[in-house]
Amino acid sequence: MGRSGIQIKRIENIAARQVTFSKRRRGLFKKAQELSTLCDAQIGLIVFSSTGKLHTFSTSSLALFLDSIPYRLGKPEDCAILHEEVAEKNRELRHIKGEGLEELGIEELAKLEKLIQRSCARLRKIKDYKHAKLITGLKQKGCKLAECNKRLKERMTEAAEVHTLENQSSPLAMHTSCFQNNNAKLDTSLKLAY
Amino acid sequence: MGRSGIQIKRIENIAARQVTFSKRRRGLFKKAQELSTLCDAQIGLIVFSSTGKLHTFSTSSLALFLDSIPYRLGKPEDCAILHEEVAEKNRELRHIKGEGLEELGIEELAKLEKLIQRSCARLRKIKDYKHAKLITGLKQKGCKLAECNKRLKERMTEAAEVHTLENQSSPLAMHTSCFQNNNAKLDTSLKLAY
DNA sequence: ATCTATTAATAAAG
DNA sequence: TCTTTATTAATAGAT
Repeated sequence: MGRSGIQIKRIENIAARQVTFSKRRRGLFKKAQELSTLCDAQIGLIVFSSTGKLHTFSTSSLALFLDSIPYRLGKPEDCAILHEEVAEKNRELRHIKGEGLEELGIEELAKLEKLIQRSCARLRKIKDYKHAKLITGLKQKGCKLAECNKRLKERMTEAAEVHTLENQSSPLAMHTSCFQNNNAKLDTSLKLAY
Repeated sequence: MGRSGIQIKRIENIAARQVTFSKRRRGLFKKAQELSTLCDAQIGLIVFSSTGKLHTFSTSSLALFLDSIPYRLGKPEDCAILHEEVAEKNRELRHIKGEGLEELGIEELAKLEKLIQRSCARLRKIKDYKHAKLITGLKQKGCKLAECNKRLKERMTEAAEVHTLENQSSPLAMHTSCFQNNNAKLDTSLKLAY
């Protein structure tokens, strides 16, 4: 990037190197932040400048780990970090589910309530949408079934007529009307229980 | 970058998230490499994908350090389990906060709604309790202040009478009534704005 | 720091 | 996952 495509090799001029360092370090940290946000990734980033200054970036689950670098360049126990993250999530969930609210202040409660209500509204919208879709689908199915029934009924009637012609007697007239009765009872406009 | 300037927020679509992850991870590692080369910086970079896969980049002086991470974080299996747990908690939180609800079925939505409403009810109860407590406290304070004022007023009246007796002249009568007026304006029953 | 001309990164689509 | 392409973002150089 920039006006002249530069070669990636050590910048000899110290001032220029420092300028580039601060610009590119910022860029790198931004990219790291974006990656973690976009892709839900956990990132730890350590940068020592050529003057030996330390810069770090990290997402929560790796924060403790990076923060402790100066002290522990060689100790073998660290699942604790992830355990801590799980614990933190659990705390958040507990509050959001209405447990342990006593320990919160009024302002925190108000914030939480807003969050929950917003969530509730969104949920209802989506539920309504899904219900509506389901209803539409069921109605269409119902229509198809009704049509199908109608066609079947017609065919039956035809068959009955043929039969009547063939037998020259009429007890089938009753059968036909009976069939129609049953059919009328069949409600094809489906209903949903709420 | 790219055809549409995207917002930096969690990508919900899993496939898209993975694609973006691999592209941006590469980009980030390249930037890290360039920074280290151009500016002679020492860099250590750890990236856990949302599926718990570990990627690292490091310059030589930090290589040993980063190479030791898999051991420090415990056995890979264990870590995978914890990562999965964190991911699950995140999913739950997301849903409870009203994000990514599209992926849930109607029954799950109904369950979630119940949960949220129960939580909301509990929250309101506690909020009301806290408000009531605050109100009681404030009222008590108000009463004490009112009493205090009353006592002060009495003392002032006494003092004024003594003064009157001492001076045998009466411009102070006005002062006293003035004082009473001011006092009447002081509303000691405190109010809370909601 | 701030400003732009340029290049590099990358989102979307294949 | 790889490529291609249209666009946006990063940044080199200058002030």
